[in-house]
Amino acid sequence: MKLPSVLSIYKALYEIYGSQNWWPGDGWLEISLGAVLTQNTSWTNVARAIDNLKKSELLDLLKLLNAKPDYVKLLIKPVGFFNVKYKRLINLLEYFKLHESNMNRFSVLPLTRLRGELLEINGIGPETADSILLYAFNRLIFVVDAYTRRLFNRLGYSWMGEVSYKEIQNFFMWEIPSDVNIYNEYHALIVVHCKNFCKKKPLCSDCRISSICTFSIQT
DNA sequence: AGCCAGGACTGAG
DNA sequence: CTCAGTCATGGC
Repeated sequence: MKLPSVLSIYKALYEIYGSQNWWPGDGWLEISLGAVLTQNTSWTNVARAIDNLKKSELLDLLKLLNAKPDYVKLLIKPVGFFNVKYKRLINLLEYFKLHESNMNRFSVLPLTRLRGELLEINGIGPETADSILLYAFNRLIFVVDAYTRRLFNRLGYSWMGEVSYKEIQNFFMWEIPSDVNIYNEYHALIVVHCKNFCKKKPLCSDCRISSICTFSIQT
């Protein structure tokens, strides 16, 4: 049986859920902070933390860097892991501070270089780096996450459970047209879909793309 | 009452 | 090099 193509799955999801207009948040700073805070954490908790920072008027590069650590930790407490995440936020902010007078660089420098810089920061892994590049700076890089693996696993791409992040990313970027908007929407659609229908059930019995799921293999 | 969430790092072997 | 353990809160 032939697997549904990566692009046909995108079209099916888009047909059902429509445009998502991600990232939920405004501006490169807020988006980048959210990318770190959401590591292995539900977005509702992240939204609280960001709201706390916003109300305290700390959604600002220098203000956040200069705020008292214990105070910031208190504000981001809802996300869990707040000690390590505080440190990760600071590491990232220090990096941005180095380039604060030339933020345009994030829109023009080669992608591989920027990605390398981000990955050198302690606490910034592949998914967080790519989320920042795609959603904060509109760069052409596809974001892979646990949902992506799980959904495509169930749709028959069983090899995705065993290969590296980069291999999956390369695969998607080969299959999808080089369009930032599509990369943006596709990842968002995968997350939105999986939150609703692809959680614990072995198969998507009541899944809204069940016409596609007829191809799926039990995991 | 557990289990899981839009990961990433560390230390042991 | 791989991989289990760790970080920790809120929702269901």
